[in-house]
Amino acid sequence: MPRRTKEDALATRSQLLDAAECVFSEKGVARTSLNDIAQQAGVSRGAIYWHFTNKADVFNAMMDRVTLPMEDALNQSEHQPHPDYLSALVGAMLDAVRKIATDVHTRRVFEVATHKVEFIDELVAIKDRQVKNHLKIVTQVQKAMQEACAARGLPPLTQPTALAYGLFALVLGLVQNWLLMPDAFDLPLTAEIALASYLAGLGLETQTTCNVTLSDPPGMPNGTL
Amino acid sequence: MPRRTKEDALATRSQLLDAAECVFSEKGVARTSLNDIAQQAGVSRGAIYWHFTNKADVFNAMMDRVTLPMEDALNQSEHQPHPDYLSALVGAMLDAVRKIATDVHTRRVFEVATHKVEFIDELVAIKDRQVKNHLKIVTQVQKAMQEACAARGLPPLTQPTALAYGLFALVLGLVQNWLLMPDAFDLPLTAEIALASYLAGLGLETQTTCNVTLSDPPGMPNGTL
DNA sequence: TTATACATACAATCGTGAATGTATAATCAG
DNA sequence: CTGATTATACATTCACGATTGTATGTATAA
Repeated sequence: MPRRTKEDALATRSQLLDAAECVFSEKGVARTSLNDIAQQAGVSRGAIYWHFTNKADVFNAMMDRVTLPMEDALNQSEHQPHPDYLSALVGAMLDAVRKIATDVHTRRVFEVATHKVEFIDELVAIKDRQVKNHLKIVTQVQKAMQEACAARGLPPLTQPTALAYGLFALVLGLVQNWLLMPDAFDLPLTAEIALASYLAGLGLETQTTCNVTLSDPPGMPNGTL
Repeated sequence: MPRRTKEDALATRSQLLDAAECVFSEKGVARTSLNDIAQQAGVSRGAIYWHFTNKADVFNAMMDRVTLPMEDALNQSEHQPHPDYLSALVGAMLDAVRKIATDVHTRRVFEVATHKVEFIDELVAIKDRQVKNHLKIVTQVQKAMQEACAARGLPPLTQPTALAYGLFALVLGLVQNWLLMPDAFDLPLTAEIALASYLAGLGLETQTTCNVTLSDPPGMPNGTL
Protein backbone atom coordinates (compact mmCIF):
# COMPACT_ATOMS: atom_id res chain seq x y z
CA MET A 1 0.00 0.00 0.00
CA PRO A 2 2.43 2.67 -1.20
CA ARG A 3 1.93 6.36 -1.83
CA ARG A 4 1.12 7.44 1.70
CA THR A 5 0.53 11.07 2.48
CA LYS A 6 3.45 13.45 2.73
CA GLU A 7 3.37 13.37 6.52
CA ASP A 8 3.52 9.59 6.37
CA ALA A 9 6.59 9.85 4.18
CA LEU A 10 8.31 12.14 6.66
CA ALA A 11 7.34 9.75 9.42
CA THR A 12 8.94 6.76 7.72
CA ARG A 13 12.02 8.89 7.07
CA SER A 14 12.43 9.64 10.75
CA GLN A 15 11.61 6.03 11.59
CA LEU A 16 14.46 5.04 9.30
CA LEU A 17 16.80 7.40 11.13
CA ASP A 18 15.63 6.06 14.48
CA ALA A 19 16.24 2.54 13.24
CA ALA A 20 19.67 3.52 11.95
CA GLU A 21 20.59 4.89 15.38
CA CYS A 22 19.65 1.64 17.07
CA VAL A 23 21.17 -0.78 14.59
CA PHE A 24 24.33 1.27 14.13
CA SER A 25 24.89 1.38 17.86
CA GLU A 26 24.32 -2.36 18.12
CA LYS A 27 26.26 -3.68 15.15
CA GLY A 28 28.41 -0.76 14.11
CA VAL A 29 27.97 1.16 10.89
CA ALA A 30 30.08 -1.10 8.68
CA ARG A 31 28.42 -4.35 9.67
CA THR A 32 24.84 -3.16 9.35
CA SER A 33 23.27 -3.68 5.98
CA LEU A 34 20.55 -1.48 4.63
CA ASN A 35 18.31 -4.48 5.03
CA ASP A 36 18.95 -4.45 8.77
CA ILE A 37 17.84 -0.84 9.00
CA ALA A 38 14.78 -1.47 6.85
CA GLN A 39 13.70 -4.43 8.95
CA GLN A 40 14.17 -2.51 12.20
CA ALA A 41 12.05 0.30 10.75
CA GLY A 42 9.41 -2.13 9.49
CA VAL A 43 9.78 -1.18 5.85
CA SER A 44 11.55 -2.59 2.84
CA ARG A 45 15.00 -1.76 1.58
CA GLY A 46 13.45 0.15 -1.29
CA ALA A 47 12.16 2.76 1.13
CA ILE A 48 15.71 3.59 2.15
CA TYR A 49 16.79 4.07 -1.44
CA TRP A 50 13.86 6.41 -1.94
CA HIS A 51 14.77 8.70 0.97
CA PHE A 52 18.55 8.33 0.80
CA THR A 53 21.14 7.50 -1.80
CA ASN A 54 23.13 4.96 0.23
CA LYS A 55 24.28 4.07 3.73
CA ALA A 56 26.63 7.05 4.01
CA ASP A 57 23.72 9.34 3.25
CA VAL A 58 21.68 7.72 6.00
CA PHE A 59 24.57 8.16 8.41
CA ASN A 60 25.02 11.81 7.53
CA ALA A 61 21.31 12.51 7.94
CA MET A 62 21.33 10.73 11.29
CA MET A 63 24.29 12.82 12.44
CA ASP A 64 22.80 16.07 11.21
CA ARG A 65 19.57 15.49 13.07
CA VAL A 66 21.29 15.70 16.43
CA THR A 67 24.49 17.66 15.81
CA LEU A 68 23.07 20.63 13.89
CA PRO A 69 20.92 21.77 16.85
CA MET A 70 23.91 21.45 19.17
CA GLU A 71 26.14 23.43 16.82
CA ASP A 72 23.48 26.11 16.62
CA ALA A 73 23.32 26.30 20.40
CA LEU A 74 27.07 26.77 20.65
CA ASN A 75 27.07 29.40 17.93
CA GLN A 76 24.24 31.20 19.68
CA SER A 77 26.33 31.56 22.81
CA GLU A 78 28.89 33.30 20.64
CA HIS A 79 26.69 35.92 19.03
CA GLN A 80 24.46 36.51 22.00
CA PRO A 81 26.43 39.07 24.01
CA HIS A 82 26.75 38.00 27.59
CA PRO A 83 28.05 39.84 30.61
CA ASP A 84 30.61 37.05 30.97
CA TYR A 85 31.50 35.52 27.61
CA LEU A 86 33.52 32.73 29.19
CA SER A 87 30.65 31.74 31.46
CA ALA A 88 28.32 31.58 28.49
CA LEU A 89 30.72 29.38 26.55
CA VAL A 90 31.34 27.04 29.44
CA GLY A 91 27.61 26.95 30.10
CA ALA A 92 26.91 25.96 26.52
CA MET A 93 29.52 23.22 26.66
CA LEU A 94 28.04 21.88 29.89
CA ASP A 95 24.59 21.99 28.31
CA ALA A 96 25.89 19.88 25.47
CA VAL A 97 27.41 17.44 27.94
CA ARG A 98 24.15 17.20 29.81
CA LYS A 99 22.27 16.54 26.60
CA ILE A 100 24.66 13.74 25.69
CA ALA A 101 24.11 12.14 29.08
CA THR A 102 20.35 12.67 29.09
CA ASP A 103 18.79 12.56 25.63
CA VAL A 104 18.63 9.03 24.25
CA HIS A 105 19.04 10.01 20.60
CA THR A 106 21.99 12.28 21.31
CA ARG A 107 23.68 9.67 23.41
CA ARG A 108 23.24 6.91 20.85
CA VAL A 109 24.47 9.09 18.02
CA PHE A 110 27.54 10.17 19.95
CA GLU A 111 28.18 6.57 20.89
CA VAL A 112 28.06 5.63 17.23
CA ALA A 113 30.18 8.56 16.11
CA THR A 114 32.77 7.86 18.79
CA HIS A 115 33.15 4.10 18.83
CA LYS A 116 30.98 2.53 16.12
CA VAL A 117 32.04 4.14 12.86
CA GLU A 118 35.14 4.44 10.71
CA PHE A 119 35.72 7.87 9.23
CA ILE A 120 36.62 6.83 5.71
CA ASP A 121 35.75 7.93 2.21
CA GLU A 122 32.21 9.30 2.11
CA LEU A 123 32.07 9.62 5.87
CA VAL A 124 35.12 11.85 5.93
CA ALA A 125 32.84 14.86 5.46
CA ILE A 126 31.53 14.36 8.98
CA LYS A 127 35.06 14.23 10.32
CA ASP A 128 35.96 17.43 8.52
CA ARG A 129 32.98 19.24 10.02
CA GLN A 130 33.99 17.92 13.41
CA VAL A 131 37.50 19.30 12.96
CA LYS A 132 36.17 22.70 11.97
CA ASN A 133 33.83 22.80 14.95
CA HIS A 134 36.59 21.83 17.34
CA LEU A 135 38.91 24.49 15.98
CA LYS A 136 36.16 27.07 16.23
CA ILE A 137 35.36 26.17 19.82
CA VAL A 138 39.02 26.24 20.83
CA THR A 139 39.37 29.66 19.22
CA GLN A 140 36.36 30.94 21.12
CA VAL A 141 37.61 29.46 24.37
CA GLN A 142 41.00 31.09 23.97
CA LYS A 143 39.44 34.46 23.21
CA ALA A 144 37.00 34.14 26.10
CA MET A 145 39.72 33.21 28.56
CA GLN A 146 41.90 36.10 27.51
CA GLU A 147 39.00 38.53 27.75
CA ALA A 148 38.14 37.18 31.18
CA CYS A 149 41.73 37.66 32.31
CA ALA A 150 41.69 41.26 31.15
CA ALA A 151 38.29 41.91 32.69
CA ARG A 152 39.47 40.66 36.07
CA GLY A 153 42.71 42.53 36.04
CA LEU A 154 44.76 39.33 35.88
CA PRO A 155 48.05 39.17 33.98
CA PRO A 156 47.63 37.77 30.46
CA LEU A 157 47.85 34.01 30.10
CA THR A 158 51.34 32.81 29.26
CA GLN A 159 50.12 29.91 27.09
CA PRO A 160 46.64 30.82 25.86
CA THR A 161 46.59 28.38 22.97
CA ALA A 162 47.64 25.36 24.98
CA LEU A 163 45.30 26.23 27.84
CA ALA A 164 42.38 26.63 25.45
CA TYR A 165 43.10 23.24 23.90
CA GLY A 166 43.36 21.86 27.41
CA LEU A 167 39.94 23.11 28.43
CA PHE A 168 38.33 21.71 25.32
CA ALA A 169 40.20 18.44 25.64
CA LEU A 170 39.00 18.14 29.22
CA VAL A 171 35.38 18.11 28.08
CA LEU A 172 36.07 16.01 25.00
CA GLY A 173 38.01 13.46 27.03
CA LEU A 174 35.33 13.20 29.69
CA VAL A 175 32.66 12.56 27.07
CA GLN A 176 34.89 10.08 25.28
CA ASN A 177 35.69 8.26 28.50
CA TRP A 178 32.09 8.26 29.71
CA LEU A 179 30.87 6.77 26.44
CA LEU A 180 33.31 3.92 27.05
CA MET A 181 32.06 3.33 30.61
CA PRO A 182 28.79 5.15 31.24
CA ASP A 183 28.28 3.59 34.65
CA ALA A 184 31.69 4.51 36.03
CA PHE A 185 30.94 8.14 36.80
CA ASP A 186 28.38 10.92 36.54
CA LEU A 187 29.28 12.79 33.36
CA PRO A 188 27.59 16.18 33.84
CA LEU A 189 28.62 16.44 37.48
CA THR A 190 32.21 15.44 36.81
CA ALA A 191 32.42 17.84 33.90
CA GLU A 192 31.18 20.70 36.06
CA ILE A 193 33.64 19.97 38.84
CA ALA A 194 36.66 19.38 36.62
CA LEU A 195 35.96 22.41 34.46
CA ALA A 196 35.42 24.62 37.49
CA SER A 197 38.68 23.41 38.97
CA TYR A 198 40.56 23.95 35.71
CA LEU A 199 39.31 27.51 35.41
CA ALA A 200 39.75 28.25 39.09
CA GLY A 201 43.37 27.24 38.75
CA LEU A 202 43.74 30.01 36.19
CA GLY A 203 41.96 32.50 38.45
CA LEU A 204 38.97 32.46 36.12
CA GLU A 205 36.12 31.27 38.33
CA THR A 206 32.90 31.20 36.30
CA GLN A 207 29.34 31.29 37.52
CA THR A 208 27.74 28.09 36.33
CA THR A 209 24.96 26.09 37.86
CA CYS A 210 27.66 24.37 39.79
CA ASN A 211 26.28 23.53 43.20
CA VAL A 212 29.08 21.37 44.42
CA THR A 213 29.06 20.05 47.92
CA LEU A 214 32.19 19.66 49.95
CA SER A 215 32.41 15.89 49.61
CA ASP A 216 31.67 13.39 46.90
CA PRO A 217 27.87 13.21 46.67
CA PRO A 218 26.14 9.84 47.03
CA GLY A 219 25.48 9.69 43.30
CA MET A 220 29.21 9.35 42.76
CA PRO A 221 30.17 5.69 42.71
CA ASN A 222 33.34 6.16 44.65
CA GLY A 223 33.47 2.51 45.52
CA THR A 224 34.14 1.58 41.93
CA LEU A 225 37.59 3.05 42.25
CA MET B 1 59.33 -21.10 -2.42
CA PRO B 2 57.71 -21.87 0.93
CA ARG B 3 59.14 -23.20 4.13
CA ARG B 4 61.46 -20.35 4.96
CA THR B 5 63.51 -20.42 8.12
CA LYS B 6 61.90 -19.61 11.43
CA GLU B 7 63.32 -16.12 11.42
CA ASP B 8 61.83 -15.59 7.98
CA ALA B 9 58.47 -16.65 9.32
CA LEU B 10 58.68 -14.15 12.15
CA ALA B 11 59.71 -11.51 9.64
CA THR B 12 56.67 -12.09 7.45
CA ARG B 13 54.51 -12.02 10.55
CA SER B 14 55.76 -8.60 11.50
CA GLN B 15 55.53 -7.50 7.88
CA LEU B 16 51.90 -8.52 7.96
CA LEU B 17 51.35 -6.41 11.07
CA ASP B 18 53.14 -3.48 9.47
CA ALA B 19 50.95 -3.87 6.42
CA ALA B 20 47.85 -4.08 8.58
CA GLU B 21 48.78 -0.81 10.29
CA CYS B 22 49.10 0.96 6.97
CA VAL B 23 46.05 -0.45 5.24
CA PHE B 24 43.85 -0.15 8.32
CA SER B 25 44.78 3.49 8.71
CA GLU B 26 44.10 4.14 5.04
CA LYS B 27 40.86 2.24 4.46
CA GLY B 28 39.61 1.52 7.95
CA VAL B 29 39.46 -1.93 9.49
CA ALA B 30 36.06 -2.92 8.14
CA ARG B 31 36.76 -2.03 4.52
CA THR B 32 40.13 -3.72 4.28
CA SER B 33 40.07 -7.30 3.13
CA LEU B 34 42.70 -9.79 4.12
CA ASN B 35 43.76 -9.68 0.49
CA ASP B 36 44.57 -5.99 0.86
CA ILE B 37 46.85 -6.72 3.79
CA ALA B 38 48.49 -9.64 2.01
CA GLN B 39 49.18 -7.57 -1.10
CA GLN B 40 50.63 -4.72 0.93
CA ALA B 41 52.89 -7.22 2.70
CA GLY B 42 53.86 -8.87 -0.59
CA VAL B 43 52.53 -12.30 0.35
CA SER B 44 49.38 -14.26 -0.37
CA ARG B 45 46.23 -14.41 1.68
CA GLY B 46 47.18 -17.91 2.77
CA ALA B 47 50.07 -16.49 4.76
CA ILE B 48 47.67 -14.52 6.90
CA TYR B 49 45.57 -17.58 7.65
CA TRP B 50 48.73 -19.36 8.71
CA HIS B 51 49.80 -16.75 11.24
CA PHE B 52 46.34 -15.57 12.34
CA THR B 53 42.84 -17.00 12.48
CA ASN B 54 41.03 -14.03 10.93
CA LYS B 55 41.02 -10.25 10.63
CA ALA B 56 40.10 -9.71 14.27
CA ASP B 57 43.11 -11.75 15.28
CA VAL B 58 45.33 -9.61 13.07
CA PHE B 59 43.88 -6.49 14.64
CA ASN B 60 44.40 -7.74 18.17
CA ALA B 61 48.00 -8.70 17.43
CA MET B 62 48.61 -5.31 15.88
CA MET B 63 47.22 -3.58 18.95
CA ASP B 64 49.16 -5.76 21.37
CA ARG B 65 52.43 -5.02 19.65
CA VAL B 66 52.26 -1.35 20.60
CA THR B 67 49.94 -1.19 23.60
CA LEU B 68 51.47 -3.91 25.76
CA PRO B 69 54.81 -2.08 26.07
CA MET B 70 52.99 1.12 26.97
CA GLU B 71 50.88 -0.62 29.58
CA ASP B 72 54.01 -2.14 31.07
CA ALA B 73 55.61 1.27 31.27
CA LEU B 74 52.63 2.69 33.12
CA ASN B 75 52.53 -0.26 35.50
CA GLN B 76 56.23 0.10 36.15
CA SER B 77 55.71 3.66 37.35
CA GLU B 78 53.25 2.24 39.84
CA HIS B 79 55.45 -0.42 41.40
CA GLN B 80 58.69 1.50 41.19
CA PRO B 81 58.59 3.59 44.37
CA HIS B 82 59.30 7.20 43.58
CA PRO B 83 59.94 10.16 45.85
CA ASP B 84 56.93 11.78 44.23
CA TYR B 85 54.36 9.22 43.06
CA LEU B 86 52.28 11.82 41.27
CA SER B 87 55.28 13.12 39.34
CA ALA B 88 56.12 9.59 38.25
CA LEU B 89 52.58 8.96 37.06
CA VAL B 90 52.31 12.22 35.20
CA GLY B 91 55.75 11.60 33.73
CA ALA B 92 54.67 8.20 32.46
CA MET B 93 51.55 9.65 30.91
CA LEU B 94 53.57 12.36 29.19
CA ASP B 95 56.01 9.72 27.95
CA ALA B 96 53.08 7.86 26.40
CA VAL B 97 51.86 11.05 24.77
CA ARG B 98 55.32 11.74 23.37
CA LYS B 99 55.50 8.24 21.98
CA ILE B 100 52.14 8.66 20.26
CA ALA B 101 53.34 11.86 18.65
CA THR B 102 56.77 10.52 17.73
CA ASP B 103 56.76 6.81 16.97
CA VAL B 104 55.20 6.05 13.59
CA HIS B 105 53.82 2.65 14.58
CA THR B 106 52.30 3.94 17.80
CA ARG B 107 50.74 6.89 16.06
CA ARG B 108 49.23 4.81 13.29
CA VAL B 109 47.83 2.24 15.70
CA PHE B 110 46.29 4.89 17.90
CA GLU B 111 44.85 6.55 14.83
CA VAL B 112 43.27 3.26 13.82
CA ALA B 113 42.02 2.48 17.30
CA THR B 114 40.54 5.94 17.68
CA HIS B 115 38.94 6.70 14.34
CA LYS B 116 39.27 3.71 12.02
CA VAL B 117 37.70 0.78 13.82
CA GLU B 118 34.32 -0.21 15.21
CA PHE B 119 34.43 -1.91 18.58
CA ILE B 120 32.00 -4.72 17.86
CA ASP B 121 31.82 -8.44 18.48
CA GLU B 122 35.32 -9.94 18.42
CA LEU B 123 36.94 -6.54 18.76
CA VAL B 124 35.09 -5.83 21.97
CA ALA B 125 37.92 -7.50 23.88
CA ILE B 126 40.19 -4.59 23.01
CA LYS B 127 37.59 -2.15 24.24
CA ASP B 128 37.23 -4.04 27.51
CA ARG B 129 40.96 -3.93 28.10
CA GLN B 130 40.92 -0.25 27.34
CA VAL B 131 38.19 0.30 29.93
CA LYS B 132 40.13 -1.61 32.56
CA ASN B 133 43.29 0.34 31.83
CA HIS B 134 41.47 3.64 32.01
CA LEU B 135 39.87 2.73 35.32
CA LYS B 136 43.21 1.63 36.69
CA ILE B 137 44.94 4.82 35.67
CA VAL B 138 42.19 6.98 37.13
CA THR B 139 42.45 5.07 40.38
CA GLN B 140 46.19 5.59 40.49
CA VAL B 141 45.82 9.27 39.67
CA GLN B 142 43.32 9.78 42.44
CA LYS B 143 45.53 8.02 44.95
CA ALA B 144 48.60 9.92 43.82
CA MET B 145 46.87 13.27 44.02
CA GLN B 146 45.56 12.57 47.50
CA GLU B 147 48.99 11.43 48.67
CA ALA B 148 50.56 14.52 47.17
CA CYS B 149 48.05 16.71 48.99
CA ALA B 150 48.86 15.06 52.27
CA ALA B 151 52.61 15.22 51.66
CA ARG B 152 52.44 18.95 51.02
CA GLY B 153 50.23 19.74 53.96
CA LEU B 154 47.33 20.78 51.76
CA PRO B 155 43.73 20.15 52.80
CA PRO B 156 42.30 16.98 51.25
CA LEU B 157 40.69 17.33 47.84
CA THR B 158 36.96 17.92 48.02
CA GLN B 159 36.20 15.96 44.84
CA PRO B 160 39.06 13.49 44.35
CA THR B 161 37.19 11.19 41.98
CA ALA B 162 36.01 13.91 39.64
CA LEU B 163 39.39 15.62 39.64
CA ALA B 164 41.14 12.34 38.83
CA TYR B 165 38.80 11.69 35.94
CA GLY B 166 39.41 15.26 34.84
CA LEU B 167 43.16 14.85 34.73
CA PHE B 168 42.93 11.64 32.77
CA ALA B 169 40.31 13.10 30.43
CA LEU B 170 42.59 16.05 29.80
CA VAL B 171 45.27 13.78 28.39
CA LEU B 172 42.81 11.50 26.62
CA GLY B 173 41.03 14.43 25.03
CA LEU B 174 44.25 16.04 23.85
CA VAL B 175 45.35 12.82 22.19
CA GLN B 176 41.93 12.30 20.67
CA ASN B 177 41.81 15.85 19.39
CA TRP B 178 45.37 15.76 18.07
CA LEU B 179 44.70 12.56 16.13
CA LEU B 180 41.86 14.41 14.43
CA MET B 181 44.07 17.37 13.51
CA PRO B 182 47.76 16.57 13.97
CA ASP B 183 48.93 19.81 12.42
CA ALA B 184 46.82 22.08 14.57
CA PHE B 185 48.99 21.98 17.69
CA ASP B 186 52.05 20.40 19.30
CA LEU B 187 50.72 17.47 21.28
CA PRO B 188 53.52 16.80 23.80
CA LEU B 189 54.07 20.46 24.54
CA THR B 190 50.38 21.23 24.92
CA ALA B 191 49.92 18.21 27.15
CA GLU B 192 52.76 19.33 29.41
CA ILE B 193 51.44 22.86 29.70
CA ALA B 194 47.81 21.92 30.23
CA LEU B 195 48.63 19.18 32.73
CA ALA B 196 50.98 21.46 34.66
CA SER B 197 48.32 24.13 34.79
CA TYR B 198 45.65 21.67 35.91
CA LEU B 199 47.83 20.39 38.74
CA ALA B 200 49.10 23.83 39.68
CA GLY B 201 45.50 24.89 40.07
CA LEU B 202 45.17 22.22 42.74
CA GLY B 203 48.38 23.32 44.44
CA LEU B 204 50.08 20.13 43.23
CA GLU B 205 52.96 21.41 41.12
CA THR B 206 54.96 18.45 39.80
CA GLN B 207 58.50 18.37 38.59
CA THR B 208 58.36 17.21 35.01
CA THR B 209 60.65 17.99 32.13
CA CYS B 210 58.46 20.99 31.59
CA ASN B 211 60.65 23.81 30.36
CA VAL B 212 57.95 26.23 29.44
CA THR B 213 58.81 29.70 28.30
CA LEU B 214 56.70 32.68 29.15
CA SER B 215 55.09 33.02 25.72
CA ASP B 216 53.91 30.66 23.05
CA PRO B 217 57.07 29.23 21.48
CA PRO B 218 57.53 29.47 17.73
CA GLY B 219 56.72 25.79 17.32
CA MET B 220 53.16 26.58 18.33
CA PRO B 221 51.09 27.39 15.25
CA ASN B 222 49.19 30.18 16.87
CA GLY B 223 48.15 31.56 13.53
CA THR B 224 45.88 28.62 12.91
CA LEU B 225 43.52 29.92 15.53
C1' DT C 1 -3.98 11.26 -15.16
C1' DT C 2 0.40 11.52 -13.15
C1' DA C 3 3.91 11.62 -9.97
C1' DT C 4 4.79 9.68 -5.58
C1' DA C 5 6.28 6.36 -2.00
C1' DC C 6 7.40 2.61 -1.55
C1' DA C 7 7.83 -3.17 -2.43
C1' DT C 8 9.83 -6.75 -5.07
C1' DA C 9 12.97 -8.95 -8.22
C1' DC C 10 17.46 -9.36 -10.37
C1' DA C 11 22.24 -9.39 -11.63
C1' DA C 12 26.77 -8.73 -10.33
C1' DT C 13 30.45 -8.22 -7.15
C1' DC C 14 33.24 -9.15 -3.26
C1' DG C 15 35.17 -11.30 0.71
C1' DT C 16 35.56 -15.28 3.50
C1' DG C 17 37.08 -19.78 5.14
C1' DA C 18 38.37 -24.11 4.04
C1' DA C 19 40.54 -27.36 1.12
C1' DT C 20 44.36 -28.53 -1.37
C1' DG C 21 49.04 -28.17 -3.32
C1' DT C 22 54.08 -27.75 -2.59
C1' DA C 23 58.84 -26.64 -1.95
C1' DT C 24 61.89 -26.45 1.60
C1' DA C 25 63.84 -26.41 6.47
C1' DA C 26 64.20 -29.22 10.38
C1' DT C 27 64.57 -33.72 12.32
C1' DC C 28 66.30 -38.08 12.87
C1' DA C 29 67.76 -42.85 11.81
C1' DG C 30 71.76 -45.12 10.21
C1' DC D 1 77.85 -36.95 7.91
C1' DT D 2 73.87 -38.34 4.91
C1' DG D 3 69.73 -39.56 3.14
C1' DA D 4 64.90 -40.13 4.06
C1' DT D 5 60.98 -38.37 6.47
C1' DT D 6 58.12 -35.01 8.34
C1' DA D 7 56.33 -30.79 9.65
C1' DT D 8 56.38 -26.10 8.24
C1' DA D 9 55.24 -21.81 5.77
C1' DC D 10 53.15 -20.46 2.78
C1' DA D 11 50.43 -20.22 -2.45
C1' DT D 12 46.44 -21.46 -5.03
C1' DT D 13 41.85 -22.81 -5.80
C1' DC D 14 37.02 -23.34 -4.82
C1' DA D 15 32.32 -22.95 -3.12
C1' DC D 16 29.35 -20.16 -0.67
C1' DG D 17 26.82 -16.38 1.37
C1' DA D 18 26.05 -11.64 1.97
C1' DT D 19 25.28 -6.84 0.04
C1' DT D 20 24.72 -3.59 -3.15
C1' DG D 21 22.57 -0.79 -6.79
C1' DT D 22 19.26 -0.92 -10.11
C1' DA D 23 15.30 -2.09 -12.53
C1' DT D 24 10.70 -2.90 -12.39
C1' DG D 25 6.00 -3.28 -10.36
C1' DT D 26 2.09 -0.87 -8.09
C1' DA D 27 -1.42 1.27 -5.32
C1' DT D 28 -2.67 5.64 -4.03
C1' DA D 29 -2.53 10.73 -3.05
C1' DA D 30 -2.42 14.93 -5.56
